[in-house]
Amino acid sequence: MLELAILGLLKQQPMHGYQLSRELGGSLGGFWRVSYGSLYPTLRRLEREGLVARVSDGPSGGRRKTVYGITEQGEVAFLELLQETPADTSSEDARFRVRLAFFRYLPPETRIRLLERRRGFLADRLDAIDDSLRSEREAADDYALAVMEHGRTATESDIEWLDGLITNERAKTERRGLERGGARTHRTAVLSRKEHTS
Amino acid sequence: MLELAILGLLKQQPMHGYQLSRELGGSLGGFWRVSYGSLYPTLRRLEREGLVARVSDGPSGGRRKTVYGITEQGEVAFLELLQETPADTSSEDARFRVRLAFFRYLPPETRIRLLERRRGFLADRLDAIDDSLRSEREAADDYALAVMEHGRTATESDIEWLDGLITNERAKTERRGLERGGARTHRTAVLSRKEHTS
DNA sequence: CTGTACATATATCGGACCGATATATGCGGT
DNA sequence: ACCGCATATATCGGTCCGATATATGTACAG
Repeated sequence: MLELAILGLLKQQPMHGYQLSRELGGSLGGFWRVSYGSLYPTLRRLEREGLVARVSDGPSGGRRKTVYGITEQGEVAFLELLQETPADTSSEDARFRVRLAFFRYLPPETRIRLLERRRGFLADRLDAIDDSLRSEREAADDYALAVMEHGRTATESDIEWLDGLITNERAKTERRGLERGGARTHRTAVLSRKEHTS
Repeated sequence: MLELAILGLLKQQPMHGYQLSRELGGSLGGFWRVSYGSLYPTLRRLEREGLVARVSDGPSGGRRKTVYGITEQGEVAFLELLQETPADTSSEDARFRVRLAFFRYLPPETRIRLLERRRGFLADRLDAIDDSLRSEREAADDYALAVMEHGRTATESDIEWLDGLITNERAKTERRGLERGGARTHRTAVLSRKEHTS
């Protein structure tokens, strides 16, 4: 996730570590505050791997400031990271937010594909919550129940939000099609439970 | 967080590791799937620290099954963990869900205090998002903007949900007061930005 | 009865990211 | 001249993760 965020920001313009942390704090402020304990080691690792490169060092005397820029290799890796489904589902929500923030770098079809994959993920979560609600409705106390029910509501409204984004993206694609003179129609199944893995 | 969850579940009844993982998967299913790589080492650590104790081991031959129960010490630690504000703000949302699921073990006043602390946390997040929106409204593209705006909406609706829980809890407290013959009124400030740390 | 697929149960591994903290330098105010 | 704060980089121990290994019980098809 951090790797994706770093490459995405450096793609816009070269920066040093501290600057990266402020940029991230800005756009994802309330949701993800990157730790220096992750940032600087990761930057060095990315340099070692050739995905970023030093653009300028600070002066030999006085305050140092290591500015990094993205490399050709880094650009490739960035686009891969942007599309991949990572193993770590624990911080999947945060990861999706980061991915979405860089969606402008993806072609419309890929955007729709990723939005639908996310929709499938949330649909699965909704089913899992419903299963729990069915089986534990009686046993659970007020607060444990409130947790589940709020989770359900929040997930549902997230799905609706995603549907809006998908509709919007399709509309844009459609318009682009018309402008080119073609009146092609689109048939793309909206994935539901368990289908998004196929 | 895991420590809190384990102690809370063992407080209800003794269990072995695998059983704990299923229980957790049930109530917080879509949001937190505990990893064995955390669970078993943590169980052993808690045993070492005397917060849990083996209730029964499996047979010497055949399949083993190590059932743990909570100790007196563990009960104390549990109530502390339930109320403490941990350093880790990164997974604060998940942590609050876990805490809330065990709210029945706290007295009403403490519940209200924790709900208001959470409210303050979310109010701060909302302010952070608003700051970002103000300063980056122009620069940001559609999707980066959508991330922030959706974050804002979701945070707002979380706050409203919390307000409902707080109102509810106060009403219950009030009723209890009346039943005891006293008609005491409550004056408790709802914390807003930056005040929750004081 | 025998295979065999699946749930149960415990354990270990490397890795990602965290918060706290240390250590400097530059800068605005007093 | 001094202080406090933002800037800038670095390292530490710790939590939790997913993948994987290794068994045992159990249901069920051939």
